[in-house]
Amino acid sequence: MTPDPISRYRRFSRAVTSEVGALDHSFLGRGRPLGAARVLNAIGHGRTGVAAVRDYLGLDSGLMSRLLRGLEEEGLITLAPHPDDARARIATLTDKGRAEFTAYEALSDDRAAQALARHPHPEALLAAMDLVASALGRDRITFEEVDPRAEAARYCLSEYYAELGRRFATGFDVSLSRDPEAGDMIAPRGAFLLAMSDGLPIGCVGLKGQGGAVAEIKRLWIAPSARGLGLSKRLMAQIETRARALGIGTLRLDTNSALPEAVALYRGTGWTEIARFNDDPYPDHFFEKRIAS
Amino acid sequence: MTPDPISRYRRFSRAVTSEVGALDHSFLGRGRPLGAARVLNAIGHGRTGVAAVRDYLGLDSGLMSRLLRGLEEEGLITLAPHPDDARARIATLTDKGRAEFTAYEALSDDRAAQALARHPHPEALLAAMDLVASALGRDRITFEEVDPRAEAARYCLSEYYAELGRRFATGFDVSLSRDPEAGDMIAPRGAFLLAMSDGLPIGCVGLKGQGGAVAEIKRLWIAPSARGLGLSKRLMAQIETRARALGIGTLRLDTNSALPEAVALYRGTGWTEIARFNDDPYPDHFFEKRIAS
DNA sequence: CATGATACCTGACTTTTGTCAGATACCAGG
DNA sequence: CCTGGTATCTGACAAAAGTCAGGTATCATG
Repeated sequence: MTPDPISRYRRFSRAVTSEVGALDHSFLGRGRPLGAARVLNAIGHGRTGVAAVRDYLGLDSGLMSRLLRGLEEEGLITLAPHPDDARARIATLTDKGRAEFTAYEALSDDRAAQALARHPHPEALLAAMDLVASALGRDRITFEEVDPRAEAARYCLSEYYAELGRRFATGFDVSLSRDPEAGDMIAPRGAFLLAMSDGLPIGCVGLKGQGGAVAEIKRLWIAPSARGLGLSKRLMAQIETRARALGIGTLRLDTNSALPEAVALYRGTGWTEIARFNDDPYPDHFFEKRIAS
Repeated sequence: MTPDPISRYRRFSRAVTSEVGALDHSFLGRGRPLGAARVLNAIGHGRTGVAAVRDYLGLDSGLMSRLLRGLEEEGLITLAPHPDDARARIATLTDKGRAEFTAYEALSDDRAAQALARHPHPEALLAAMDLVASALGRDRITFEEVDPRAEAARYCLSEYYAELGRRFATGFDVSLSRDPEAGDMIAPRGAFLLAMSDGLPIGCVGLKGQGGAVAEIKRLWIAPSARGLGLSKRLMAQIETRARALGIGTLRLDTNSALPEAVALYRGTGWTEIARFNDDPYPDHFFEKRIAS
């Protein structure tokens, strides 16, 4: 009786196909074939290596080569050998190329702004889009090591704090917690990892070290739209690898029973519960894991 | 600090572009160019008129003609003149064509099923997809007059009853309400309209007549994912036009203050409140509108 | 410094898609 | 039956995209 899941998915797929088609079509308006426009955009978005672009767009190397030459002849990009490997080449936008890239970006941005403006509840629409994007983009999630003071990291942290505030009966005040100094979460003492999905941060985790063989996992957070996809396990695996590379043999962490999914995660991935090892007012569970290789 | 709406929209767009691209690519696996596959699918989905397909896919008439001939030569379709207009032609799938169409459908269905199966909360993902599809597909919404006993109509009605049950403090029992006989909502006495978005019903409204110049509007319902898009106004405008065509001069309806958006809609679109005109236990507001042209 | 692997380029295609100016057959209305 | 309009087809192109077998540097390694 009710539309079945497959039909609903496919309705979504049709709606979205026509949206994608319309955007592609609008790209044609700048007098350049779609292939060339796509390459220019990939370069503008920081995919400067020829191989990276080719891989991203799924192009044959011959075609790619010609498209690049076309853009070069138009004066939009310059190609220079990669400093570390003279076989490879990296593309850079010229001023003219940057202007053209910006124009393409404006086309996309306008479309987005219009779609959002026409909707009565943009925030609801965006939340739905985040969820869909996380679900469809799960295979393209990448991990980046960043400075915890960088903007994307600060965004994750502030969402993390806000969530603790909602989850803890007492609320959450960072200043009462043992907030690590940024330097403790930067190599060589520690690390801070972001999970990025199509350019947006959707999760983070910190490794707080003091130079010794023991370090602490802090600030594990997954965006609500990306929960249930196994991302926390992947983030933890990444940070463990990173910790091992930094010469750390034992990891510790503290958490709170108001975060049952976190407690379950640690119990299920080789962590053993240990006695309290700090006097932070918030945590009530403490874990340890040996990771020496 | 937080990712801005445009970035979020564009992340969604990227995620979805690659999904669409992957599906297109999988279509190539059946040894037929994408254009031909798309035409075959459009025909399989009931777009049998050549002009309808051309319009839907945005193809040039020359290209369309050649693609059709290709499919005909492959033995997948037959082309016959339209019975009412021998200039136009209608395409029909042969058995072989139907088999091929089914194979394409299976590719799409499998992809959908896989994406849903990999997600921890398929229902949440689908709800998000419904919302997005309604938002992006609002320009493609069509209206269809159907038998109120047809499956899509029954789906809308059951959702409508379920919603009344949630909204009314007393719950809602259809059998206590003045449930119109199906014949009252079928021409020439009345009508039943569905709003369809990319093949799925997302709203309905009934016109219940007894053959006289007065008829009643019943069962106005909009799917949650499509609310706020002005669809109720469009549905009402459609049913008024239909009523006028059936020779009806005055419309009446009853509603309940537990449905404030409905009451506001009627107040804002030319309806005047009148005295109770039936003894149905649920309604507490009654409206009338003259529509004679 | 030979050797195989790698990153990209070139040339020579084919296929697919898009475009456009007629041509053909048919329809609707006087 | 003429006339203007409509639906589709045809032919002749052109542009875009994709393919593939070499070719040229360059790298990493023993």
